[in-house]
Amino acid sequence: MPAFVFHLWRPMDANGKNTNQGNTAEAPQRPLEMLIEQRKAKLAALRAKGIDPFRNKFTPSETCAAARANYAEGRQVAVAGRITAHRDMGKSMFVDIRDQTGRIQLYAQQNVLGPEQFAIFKDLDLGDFIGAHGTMFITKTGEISVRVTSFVVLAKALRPPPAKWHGLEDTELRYRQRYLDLMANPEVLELFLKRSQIVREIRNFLHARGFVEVETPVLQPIPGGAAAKPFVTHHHALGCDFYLRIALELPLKRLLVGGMDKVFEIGRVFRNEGISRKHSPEFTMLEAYQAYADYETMMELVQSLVCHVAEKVFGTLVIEHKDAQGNVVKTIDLRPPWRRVRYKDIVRERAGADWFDISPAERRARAVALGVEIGPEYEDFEVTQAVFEKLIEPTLIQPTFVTHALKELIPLAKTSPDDPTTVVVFECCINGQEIAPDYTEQNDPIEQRQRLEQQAGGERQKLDEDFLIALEHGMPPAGGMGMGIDRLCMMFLGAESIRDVILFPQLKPR
RNA sequence: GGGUUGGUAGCUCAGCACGGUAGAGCAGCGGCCUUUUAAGCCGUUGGUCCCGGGUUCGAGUCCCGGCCAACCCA
Repeated sequence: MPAFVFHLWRPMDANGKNTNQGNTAEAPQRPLEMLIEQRKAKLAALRAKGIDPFRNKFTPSETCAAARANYAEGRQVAVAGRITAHRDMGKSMFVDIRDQTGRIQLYAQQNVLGPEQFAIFKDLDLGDFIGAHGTMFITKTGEISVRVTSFVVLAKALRPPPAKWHGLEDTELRYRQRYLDLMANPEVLELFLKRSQIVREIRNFLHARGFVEVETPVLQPIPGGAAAKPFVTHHHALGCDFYLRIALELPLKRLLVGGMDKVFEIGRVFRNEGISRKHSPEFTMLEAYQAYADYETMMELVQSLVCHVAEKVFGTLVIEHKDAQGNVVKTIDLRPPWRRVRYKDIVRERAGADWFDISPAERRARAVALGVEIGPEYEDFEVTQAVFEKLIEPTLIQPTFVTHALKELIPLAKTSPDDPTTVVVFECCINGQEIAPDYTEQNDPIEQRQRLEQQAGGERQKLDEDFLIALEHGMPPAGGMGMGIDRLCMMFLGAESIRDVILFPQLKPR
């Protein structure tokens, strides 16, 4: 948006006494500024009449939606909202106002309000907030309406809102000025209200199961719990650098050591990596840990949690995604039990029954033949993982637990007793995305130290010594689960891009 | 990081292949209209055509460079 508005306004506008009709000597040059100037003149005109255009308070008797839902002929109501449309009929006028719950039509008449008040009403602009008292009636076209008997201006809008019919479509403006998106596109507001409900139901579910919710530090001296590039920041008073957390895991495990047996956190994590349709540099994670449980328990937890949210928020376990025309383009059936399949088995299904019997060189060649790009530096397990990520994960639309991943992929999990090349983990895929990697947590401090040292390579200072000392004090066996809340929301809400479920997605600064 | 597409009025978009005075609808402003709802009718204001170079008598349009975004790929 243009940043050119700063140099114009003279003190004469600020005190509101000068109500000249627009032909100011130094009229603004730009059209947007002219629109703003017109609105400022209206604001000054209100003040000249002794009306405060920025009222402190108005007490509606109910929301717009409630007023419509509880219609009764002649019932007195007080409603408030933003003006989103107006239809001027001369000596009467219709306006639509909208609050968070919806819209309602107001009907103002000169012979009811009197000429003076009616003139003020007619001078209201799209985007202004008003509160109105009146009585309910139904117009002859069948619309529930409020016949205004009195009204107050609650806030004057100095800038014009986006077009009422087309809404705001420019994706860049929608992300950079989300408030405009929310006011112009009711379905966007609806989506974010749903997201809020999803998070609330996640909390309700976990609280009902006896989990304790905690908050752990975002600023960490050593980022751990995942393999990802961190953001660095600096603390001036302490004179040291901190990293923004890349996972919630390590502090939560310390709490298991300390005696919190069921614990979870919902929080923002930060990964300094590429941005895409599925990746945001900051995103919201849920992690939950349960002592004396294993990955089987966590599988049940994930399945029950997602089903709980589906039923509470959407009233169904069958989620449909629709296109702009309202046609169902994707159906996700969450009805349990969800499919379970071993990682190696699902790879064999797609890449050949002999996949794990052939040589690493042959695997590499076959992956390329299947159309998967393989970097020259890829380890053997990464070749297999590339096949999984490119060819299998995107096809897992229906909820699927992929269990027993290759050991090299997940250093913080326990080795499977029946196949030492794999670990006791599952990855929950829905909607073609991994939404929850979960496992039986490693609680052997000696093995954990070896794995972490291996992962850290030669860089000694990256080892989270305090975490390892905590484990040496003894951590109960535990199941752990992490869930990407943004991706879960994409699945529920049919969003194609993670930016569409994040209120203020990061864009390059203007 | 690479490719593709896009950036024109406050909003939504034409105009560009083939260079010749910058357009529409909505919003705004003025007028008419006391049950409209994308209200209607009459009139009207409004532009750094993303930025910077180049070609040309002349560039929104052609060429080069840059910025921002979306999508695809890495």
